[in-house]
Amino acid sequence: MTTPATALLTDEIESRLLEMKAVLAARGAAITPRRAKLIEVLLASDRHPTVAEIHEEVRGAFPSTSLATIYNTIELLKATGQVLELEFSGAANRYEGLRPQPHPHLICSLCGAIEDVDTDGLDDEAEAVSTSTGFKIVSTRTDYYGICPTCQTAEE
Amino acid sequence: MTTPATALLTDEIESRLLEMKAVLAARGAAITPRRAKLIEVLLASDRHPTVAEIHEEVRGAFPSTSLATIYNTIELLKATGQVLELEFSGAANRYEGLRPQPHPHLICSLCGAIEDVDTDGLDDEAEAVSTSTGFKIVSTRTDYYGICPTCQTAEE
DNA sequence: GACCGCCTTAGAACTGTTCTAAAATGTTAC
DNA sequence: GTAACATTTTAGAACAGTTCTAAGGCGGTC
Repeated sequence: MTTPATALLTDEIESRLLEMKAVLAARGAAITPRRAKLIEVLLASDRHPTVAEIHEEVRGAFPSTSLATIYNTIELLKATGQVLELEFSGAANRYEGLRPQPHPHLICSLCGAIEDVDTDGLDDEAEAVSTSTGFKIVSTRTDYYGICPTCQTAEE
Repeated sequence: MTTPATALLTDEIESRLLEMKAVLAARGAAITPRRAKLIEVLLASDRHPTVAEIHEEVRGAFPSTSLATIYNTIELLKATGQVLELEFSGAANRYEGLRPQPHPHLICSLCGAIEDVDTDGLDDEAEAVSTSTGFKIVSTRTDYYGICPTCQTAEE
C-alpha cells in the first residue's frame, strides 16, 4: 500500500520545515513565531508567493507584522540557501522554499502561473557552456514563457 | 583572403541598422534623428546597455533628449521584435539590438559583464519541456551566473 | 497656411525594495 | 529576579527604475 500523494507532499513539507528551522538555528538565528509562520506559509504555497502575499498571510496570524520583517527573514533564508528567489523586473520577486536549488520554471503569459520543471540533466548544458567560454558557472536561471494548458483550452 | 573580424562585425551592424530602420518604417514609424542615433548606439555597444547608458550617449548628439524618448523608442523596438530585453530585478534592464532572438547569456557576478552564448540546439530542451508539460512555449530566457575568465585570474 | 497626427519633453506618479532609528523582545550572567 | 546586552521588529522615509500625463513642437498633407 502506497502513501497517497497528499500525504507525501505533507511529509516533504514537514521535513523541509524542520530542515529550514535547523539551518537557521545552526546559524544562531532565532526561530521567532513570525519567522516560523513565514516558513510555513512559504512551504504551504504552491504558487511561488511574493513578499506581499507572504506578508498578507503572516499578518493573519500576527497582525502587527511589518513588511520589513518579511524582507529581513527572506534575506536570512537566502543567505543560508534555504529559499530560491525568482527575480522579475517590473513585478514582485517570487520565492520557493521547497526546492531551493535552481531549476527551470514555466511561466504562463496569460494567467501568470509559475510551474516547476523537474530536470536532472540540465547541468550538462551549463557544463558545456562553461568549458567553451571559460566562465565558472555558479548558478543557472531558466524561464520558459508560454501558455499553460488551462489557458490554451480557455482560448478556443 | 578572408575579411577581418572587425569588418565582419561592422557589416553585421550595418545590415541590422538598415533592417531595424526598415521594420520601423514599414510600421509607419518615423526614423527621427534621435531614434536613428538610439539604434546606432544600441548596435555599436557590445555591453548590453541600459536605458540610462543609451540616454547618456544619445544626449551626446541631442542634448535635450529626455529619458521618456528612450523608453518610448525601446518600446517601439520591442513591439516590432527588434530588440531583446533582458530584465533584471533591482537593476536596470539591458538591451541587445544585434541579436534580438532570445538566447542564453553569461553574467559575471563580480564585474557584471554580460556575454552572449551562441547556441543552435537549445530549442530541443524547450521542445522536450513543452511535450512533457503541455505548455505552449513562446520564449525562453536562460542566464548563467558565474565568474568570467578575467575575474577568475584577477582573483588569484 | 491651417490642420492633423506623431514625436518629444519635463516632471509627477508608481512600485517594489532597502534603509534608518527607535522600540520591543528575548537571553545570559550573576 | 534583574541588569546588561544582542537580536528582532516596527513604521516610515528613501531610493531606483519605469510608466504616465499634459503640454508643446514638428512635419507632412490638402
